[in-house]
Amino acid sequence: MSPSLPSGLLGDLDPTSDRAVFRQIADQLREAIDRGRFHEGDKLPSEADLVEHYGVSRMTVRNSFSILQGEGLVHAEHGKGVFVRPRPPVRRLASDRFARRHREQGKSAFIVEADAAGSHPQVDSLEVKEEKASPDVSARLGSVRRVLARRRRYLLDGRPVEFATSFLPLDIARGTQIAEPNPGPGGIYARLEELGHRLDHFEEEIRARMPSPAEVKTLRLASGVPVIHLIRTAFDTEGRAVEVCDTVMAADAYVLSYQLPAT
Amino acid sequence: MSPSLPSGLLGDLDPTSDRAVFRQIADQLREAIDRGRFHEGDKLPSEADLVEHYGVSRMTVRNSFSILQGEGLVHAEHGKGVFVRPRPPVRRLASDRFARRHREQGKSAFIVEADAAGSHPQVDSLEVKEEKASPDVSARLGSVRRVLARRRRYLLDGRPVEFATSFLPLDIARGTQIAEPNPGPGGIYARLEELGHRLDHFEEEIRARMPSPAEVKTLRLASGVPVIHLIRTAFDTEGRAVEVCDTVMAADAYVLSYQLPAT
DNA sequence: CACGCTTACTCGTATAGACGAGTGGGCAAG
DNA sequence: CTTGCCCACTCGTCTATACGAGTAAGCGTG
Repeated sequence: MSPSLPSGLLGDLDPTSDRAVFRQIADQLREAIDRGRFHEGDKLPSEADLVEHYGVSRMTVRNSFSILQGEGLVHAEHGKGVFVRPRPPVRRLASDRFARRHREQGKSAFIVEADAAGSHPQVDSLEVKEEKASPDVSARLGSVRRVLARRRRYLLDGRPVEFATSFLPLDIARGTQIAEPNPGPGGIYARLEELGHRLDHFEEEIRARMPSPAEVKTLRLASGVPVIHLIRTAFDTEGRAVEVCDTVMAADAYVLSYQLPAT
Repeated sequence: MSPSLPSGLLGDLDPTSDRAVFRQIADQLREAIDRGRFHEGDKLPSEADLVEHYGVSRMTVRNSFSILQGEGLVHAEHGKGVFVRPRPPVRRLASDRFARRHREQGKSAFIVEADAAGSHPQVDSLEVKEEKASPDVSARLGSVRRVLARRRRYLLDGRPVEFATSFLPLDIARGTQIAEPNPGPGGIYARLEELGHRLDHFEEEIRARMPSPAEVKTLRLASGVPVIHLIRTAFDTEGRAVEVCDTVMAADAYVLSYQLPAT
């Protein structure tokens, strides 16, 4: 016998309301969470508990949970229960993160930053290969047909948070250390500058959307978590686009921060 | 009698697969959409059609639709059908949109920009009042207790796309034109500079998340559409934070664009 | 003590049916 | 022709039931 629900924790239904029952239940759960009656990671009452408490059928309760899941408030674990989704630590990305002074010896910015924050960083799924440029990438790089693609996935404390691909024109990158799995100290931007492409500025485009099924898989996203899609183009002092970096981030793990002159 | 489904449009179920039936159906619909068999705004087969085609119960079909809805791919209209969600025109926000040279005479940046793009802009729900600063706003403005809040909602072609609130310290804004519904030509930034607060730089923080029920309502968001939450702080040349602007945008209506020096 | 089984509880998937409500076309009455 | 009603079709909500499968704790056996 599961302990009956503490009375007063959740209210009753209003049969006169024209708000659907499953919405009312979702409202009450949401409010209880917002008011701190349930904390991050807490287990919500089980489906059976709520069926009994409200006197509705199980599908109605499940329907309520699915609303909250869509809002990213809770997540269900098979065999365990439904839990208030904990907010993971966020990674702040500052707009000056690619400034020359931040290019570290050997380690990537991601590793250095995560170490400093006390988390355990990893990079995996590293893949470097030549391929046909997508129409979008080709347009951004100035009508190149084929590109060097560098793919990698970033994890914090075992959790995947970001999947990124850099695209570079073959005439720049082929045969250089950029085409190696390890691009060397300072990363590919340091190599680009050594190759005579002094970096002038970056352009970043930011979108947010729900993830594709493939993105859900690679980033192990809970339902109700959007992704931030960032496309950065690096320009050298000649005005040439020398790299396009396409990044998909778990939105609950990031805050982007930009500093802009008022000019 | 509804026309039977064109054969070949959707495949069959794989009973040997351990992928759930409703996921298989969602997969097939998603693929059909991706391949362009259904275009933006097209009506998908009705629930009854799919029940017949796949030989499953209606709840199973509805389950499939709810997956696609969560992904923001489709939306249901009561009494009409389920449709492929059209991608609305996006508004590009450039990082220099607050440069002095862009301060127009009289009209707000939003209006000017939208007019130029050929869409019909509106601003409503304008509300200007003094209130208690939230802890977050207070911290950003340097421990002020009360603030002037300017709220407004922006619409493009009748569709709400953004809801923004500016917070200003009372000692700066009280009694000035900033406290009036119409802040005058060039907006509140022009007024701030006239009041001796020459703007030095902005800081913008960007998050993405699923909307709260209140945000769904004010922005009339379809399910499966996240919001972009942008918090901008304006600093004057003395280093003082003179305004915090909290903006919630429908993510499917925006692309943010930043230009960064490589330093 | 250690291992494996049982059992109770959890959510996941699927069925079948009922009624409600929004939409739009067709048809009949005026 | 116009108006208004009806009806067919659509999705929305809710019930009741069944079985499957993951989890964890208890219990008995070796």
